[in-house]
Amino acid sequence: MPQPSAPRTSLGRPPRISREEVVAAARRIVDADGVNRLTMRRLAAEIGSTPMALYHHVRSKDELLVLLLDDYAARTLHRPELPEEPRERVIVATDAIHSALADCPWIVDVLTADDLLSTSALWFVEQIIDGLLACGLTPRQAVHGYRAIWYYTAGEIVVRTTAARRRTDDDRPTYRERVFGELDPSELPRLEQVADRWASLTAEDTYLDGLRALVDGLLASR
Amino acid sequence: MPQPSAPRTSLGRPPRISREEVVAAARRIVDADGVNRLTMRRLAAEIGSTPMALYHHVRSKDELLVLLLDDYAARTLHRPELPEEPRERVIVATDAIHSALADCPWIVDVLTADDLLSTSALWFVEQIIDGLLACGLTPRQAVHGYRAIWYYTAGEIVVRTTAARRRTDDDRPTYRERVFGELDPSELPRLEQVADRWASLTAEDTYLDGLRALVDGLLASR
DNA sequence: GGTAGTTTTCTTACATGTACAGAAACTTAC
DNA sequence: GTAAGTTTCTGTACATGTAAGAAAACTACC
Repeated sequence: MPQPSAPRTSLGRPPRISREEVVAAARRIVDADGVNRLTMRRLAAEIGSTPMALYHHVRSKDELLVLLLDDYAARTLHRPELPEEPRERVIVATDAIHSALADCPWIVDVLTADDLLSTSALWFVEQIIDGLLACGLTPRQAVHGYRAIWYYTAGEIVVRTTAARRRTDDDRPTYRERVFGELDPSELPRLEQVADRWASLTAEDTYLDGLRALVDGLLASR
Repeated sequence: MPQPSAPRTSLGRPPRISREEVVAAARRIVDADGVNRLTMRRLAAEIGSTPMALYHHVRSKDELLVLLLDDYAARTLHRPELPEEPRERVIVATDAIHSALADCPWIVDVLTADDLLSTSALWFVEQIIDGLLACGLTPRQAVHGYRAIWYYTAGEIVVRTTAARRRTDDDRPTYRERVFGELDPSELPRLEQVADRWASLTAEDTYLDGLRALVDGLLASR
């Protein structure tokens, strides 16, 4: 696969499948049976090919997942009305990305890939950086600010969804539960104090609160 | 493995290996050959056992990695001098955890596990929450604040190390590079404006700046 | 000692991602 | 036509995590 999706030169054996077909078939499998059922063999069967043939169109299963996320973002990430006020624009744009990603908790690993995802997400990045600039940050500060926002957002999704995943396929007491049961009040009085409320407090969705705090802090540092 | 590390009742076939031995052997392999060389078969060979025997002492390879991180934290996470001023105490305690984790970029997946890691990390959590309380937050706000700080910290490490990992085992242009090459200046003027500086700007380590901003924002919301 | 019960270990087997080696199906140059 | 070159596809093979169940090594009770 020296040149994936290269301009068709009509040289060599004509391809029977395309990268787009592969992604589309993968999407069908994921939609129908969940991401766990997506294997290279199943995917090959779905499009009537062999597992290794897929590797001429995607470099690895990981890349396939990135493409899937791309595809997902392109279909579901619609541009919302953004408020005029720049600070609020940053919040709303970020929250839109966060909501879209939180709705598709498969591919958690993928969104750790890099700072920006698909082309369709770029518009949101643009809005975030524009908002930060409009608030008076320098371009340098704005890019760093966007990074911080992305760290926070990606971290929230990754931590939250993997924690949830572990909870479902596991009945034994969590590590957290074990640890909190054996707290030494004299050494860790604050944790002891909140121990019984910990589970319910950390179950609350405070993403937006944290985001607002972060953006406030970023703007205050200008 | 109904009761891992249960109180030895001297009933049943006596174990030839212990969970501690398994973790210690795993550590030896990781230290010597890197985390990629850590396979269940290799680990079994290292302690003169069989792969499946390991599964009576750790539930899965994932859990083994969690235990490895635990072990790592217990050995390297030393309690630093913390400043008196509570806001700065939060910063320093968090930064200590972050530094320790950033130094051990294997097990990225692990640290997404849950909000707190090993018992040795609890002291830091205590300090963070105590600092937030001392700044005037309610217990509820303090726990939420700690969560936000953890999201940001975990996100920074996960995003940064997986991006680095991808860069090393991959020579082809990054997705980011491809995307930034084809920016439409009329639609995405801000990105166009910073495009050439993007790589160097995002390479800078701004973890502490972002952390300070986040903590500032959290405290301002009180 | 024998039988049952319990815990740990071993053997075998399978699903998965993917490396490697060619075969197949084309185009271009002669 | 044939040979060479290029791209795509196929078949085989391997390393890995781990499920399932049999076997082993012990204790407790008779």
